[in-house]
Amino acid sequence: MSGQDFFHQGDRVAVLTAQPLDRLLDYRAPEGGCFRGAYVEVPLGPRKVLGVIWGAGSGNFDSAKLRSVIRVLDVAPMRDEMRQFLSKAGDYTLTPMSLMLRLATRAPGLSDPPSMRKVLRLGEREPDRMTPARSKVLAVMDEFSSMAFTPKELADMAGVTPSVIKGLVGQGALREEETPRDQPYPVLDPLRPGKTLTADQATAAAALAAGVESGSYGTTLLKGVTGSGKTEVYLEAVASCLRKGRQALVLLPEIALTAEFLKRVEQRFGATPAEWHSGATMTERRRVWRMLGQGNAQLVIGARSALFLPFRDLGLIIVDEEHDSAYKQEEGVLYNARDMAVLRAAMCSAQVVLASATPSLETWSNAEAGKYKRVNLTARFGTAVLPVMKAVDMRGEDLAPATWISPTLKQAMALRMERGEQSLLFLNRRGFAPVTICRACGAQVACDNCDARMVEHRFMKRLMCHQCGETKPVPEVCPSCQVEGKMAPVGPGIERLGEEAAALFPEARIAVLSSDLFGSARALKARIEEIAAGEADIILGTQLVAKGHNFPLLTLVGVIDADLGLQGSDLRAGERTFQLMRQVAGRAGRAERPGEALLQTFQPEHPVIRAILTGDEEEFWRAEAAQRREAGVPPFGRMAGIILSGSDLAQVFDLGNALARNDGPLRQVGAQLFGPAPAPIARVRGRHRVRLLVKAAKGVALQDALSRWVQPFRMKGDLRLSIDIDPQNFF
DNA sequence: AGCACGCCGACT
DNA sequence: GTCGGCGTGCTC
Repeated sequence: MSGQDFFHQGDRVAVLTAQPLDRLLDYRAPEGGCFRGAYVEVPLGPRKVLGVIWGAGSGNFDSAKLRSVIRVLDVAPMRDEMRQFLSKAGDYTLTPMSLMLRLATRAPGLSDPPSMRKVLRLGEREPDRMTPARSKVLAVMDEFSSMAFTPKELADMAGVTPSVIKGLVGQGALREEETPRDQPYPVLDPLRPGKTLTADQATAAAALAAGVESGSYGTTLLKGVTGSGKTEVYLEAVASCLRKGRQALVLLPEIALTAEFLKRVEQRFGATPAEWHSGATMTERRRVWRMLGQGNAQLVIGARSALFLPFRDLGLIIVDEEHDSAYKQEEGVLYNARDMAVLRAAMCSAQVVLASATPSLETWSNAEAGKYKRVNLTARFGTAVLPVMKAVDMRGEDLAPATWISPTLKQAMALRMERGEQSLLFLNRRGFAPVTICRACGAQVACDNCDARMVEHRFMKRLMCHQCGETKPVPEVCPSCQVEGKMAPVGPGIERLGEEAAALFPEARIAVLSSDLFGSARALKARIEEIAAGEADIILGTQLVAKGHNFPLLTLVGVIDADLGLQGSDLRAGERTFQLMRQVAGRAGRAERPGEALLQTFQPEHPVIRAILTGDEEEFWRAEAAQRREAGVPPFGRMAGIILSGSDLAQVFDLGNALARNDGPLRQVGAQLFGPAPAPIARVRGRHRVRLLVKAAKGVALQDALSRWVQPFRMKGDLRLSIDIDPQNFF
């Protein structure tokens, strides 16, 4: 490591704070000195703020005005590896370091002293009189000899009242002791036997374990179809990592998946690991953060922000369902957790496993180019076979108006009803109807704040904007032409499909799975478990059902609109459709029964639909890659989106035009600029949004050119500019 | 981010 | 005269 590591009292130190200052501030090292990386409290104006000792001070600030660091906080210092990661991630995403530090300190009470709690231990003396209640308490203490309980825990476990405990403490039979509130996580045992692996799985697991054993950086694509045992395989890599004494991180795209996953980890390693996601309580967050730094947590199951946790010795990162768009953070710091996982691993000599049945084209081509290793899992568990996939050509189907289930699909569903098996209909549209139109004048109901059309949600008898969450009643009178009673729902949503299915199969038990029908992830999970146990005949689902749930009785999947996502000029539409259908289709026949997947489409000849039906994945990726290489778009070229926003549309466009006129730094590197144009969502929460798009060749120093380009522009009033490197949504 | 400073319009 | 609007600028 270059540079100085320890600073004596009074030395100049540079401190990074979480204040949006965009530069380091010089302070004097506190009494007792401090190490680089130490978390500190520093005075800033009238306030005290959190900071990190980043290195030696720059010296270009009047030393007479220099103030002193108040104190070093009692938490594990930030490691060099983490400082480098934050710097590089900040450089890549063009995010100020203060914001990066915020990401890394998203735990409460970092500046509090470690809080204590009272626990009880067995005292030296016997109670002078033994009672049944007292002996129960002592029996519990005996059974868990090494554990320390709070008075309340002990009373509950022994089934006695707190007064019994108090009595024992008074007699000296129990001793009160202060211990830190945040306890280490239970130790995971990587030596416990895992599930028996097939030959194929064992080979894959060994390849991943070899990477972990090397103790160096490496990324591996673990490709395996649904049901091929990906999880078992990568849990073996986790086991290798834990055996080496290093920490591991498993990233999941959705919180809803963590509960089920924690169970599997507990089965494998005999204890529950740490959990990190937006639903975690403050207490849990603090515990995870502190214990990781101390090395008292071995494994974290988390959402993308877990990448910024203070691991002491991170040896392995699993990115499960690596293609999932949820890994792209679309607000605040714009980053892709998949890419940041690779960066973080490179900084700390860890291995990355990118697991997916349908990898992103980026990952696929990195593997193809030899940048990533690739491990394939082909054999499916048990005797089940891949589902039979067929297109239902909607041009030849006879459908009544305002219905979406074709006779062919209906017939297949009827067969499942007869056999007592389950059918799943997939439609990626929440609500009852995506559009509400006036049949007198043709006007569509749009959100007052955003430009998005409002979606009818019949279960709450209101229209809702999926952009800002605003709701309003379904209007009786057309807001545009004032004619009464002509407002009509147009197009299918998942709720409406539910009504159609109920009409076709009045006797069927129908379950609708849509994120907005469930108040909590817990409620959703409970419902999914019921369904898996056979509590429904027909399941209707949005995106949710494509995320790794296992329904053993399911033998038919019907994709209502396979063309959704094929239209439009979205660069990744083909890829997304392919992944989604593959994943949904993989659901059918997961257990012993053979499955069938029917894709309703108006364009059965489309290459994407054909690739899905033929099942030749490699062919799909090769064709898609060729197309993108030709167009010079990611991953064969670089792109960045610039979103300008503000309450005054003219002002926002003026800024966009000014940026477009002064694009010298971009032209210097041969980058192309498109726009300004209204952003895909042109108005969000009353703010107008305008977008510019930059396209450059692969080797170009894009970030540098971008910052030189936007740097001279001052943001007046409520104007905001944000840069999205590698945007997911274009045009 | 906060918070002070400062320069213009409508009140006691 | 001064109270307060929020634009601009500073914090080691």
